Amino acid sequence: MIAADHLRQIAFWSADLTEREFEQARRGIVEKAYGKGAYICHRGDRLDSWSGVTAGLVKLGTVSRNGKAVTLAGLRAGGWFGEGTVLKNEPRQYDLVALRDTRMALMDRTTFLWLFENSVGFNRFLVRQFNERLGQFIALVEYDRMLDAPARLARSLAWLFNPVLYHDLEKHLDISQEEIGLLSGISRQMANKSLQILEGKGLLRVERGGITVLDLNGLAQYGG
DNA sequence: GCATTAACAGCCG
DNA sequence: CGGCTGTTAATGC
Repeated sequence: MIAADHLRQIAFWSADLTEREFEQARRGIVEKAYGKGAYICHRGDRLDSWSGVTAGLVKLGTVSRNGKAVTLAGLRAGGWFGEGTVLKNEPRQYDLVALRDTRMALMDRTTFLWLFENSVGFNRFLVRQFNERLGQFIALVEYDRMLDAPARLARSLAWLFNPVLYHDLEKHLDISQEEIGLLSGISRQMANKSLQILEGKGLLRVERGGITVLDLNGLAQYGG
C-alpha cells in the first residue's frame, strides 16, 4: 500500500477515479526498486502486476532469433504498461530492463481486474492507453528500413514525451546519449551525431546527461 | 561504405 | 575520481 499523495503524484490516471476506486488502487499498489542494469522481468516470466515507472528509465525489448537485441519502447517516470499482459493473464512477451536505478509501482492483478470491472474512469484511461500503444507499435514497422539513425532517434524520443502516455508537460529528461542509443537501437556514437543534427534543426537542446524537447511534433514527424 | 565497437582525451559534478 | 561527451581509429557486415 502506498500513500494517497504519492499515488496522485505517480499515477496521472488516478485523477479519473472515484474516492472508493482511488482507495482500492492505493491498497493494491506496492513500490519496488531496481538497480541499474537489473532485469525487471524476462520474456516468459509471470509478472502478475500492472506496472508504472515512478523513477528512472526502463527499456522494453526482446531478442530476435539471430540473437540481436531489439528495443520495442522506452519508458520514463510516469509511464504505465503491462495492461495487455495482465488482462490476458499471459506470460510477458518481452524483457524489461532498468537502464538506470529505477523505482516501479506494482498493482496486483486482483486490484487491476477490480478497477477494470468497476471503474468507468479507469476504463476510459485504458482505452486511450491501448489506442496510443497500438499506434506506437504500428510505427515500429517503419523504423527498421525506412528511417535513418537521426529519424529513429527522434521518434524514440518523441514517444517518451507522448502526451497521452505521460500526462505531464515536462520537456526535459535526464538521459545519457548511451541510454538514448539503447532506446533507439543505435550506437552511442550515432546517437551523439544524431542529437547534434536534431539540435541544429532546433528540435531539441542537448545538455549534459539530458535533453530538452523544443519541438515535439517536429521530432515525432522527423524524416517522415 | 556505413555503422558498430574500441579507445581516449576533455569536462564537469 | 567517475560518468558523460565528442572524436578518431579499427573492425565487421
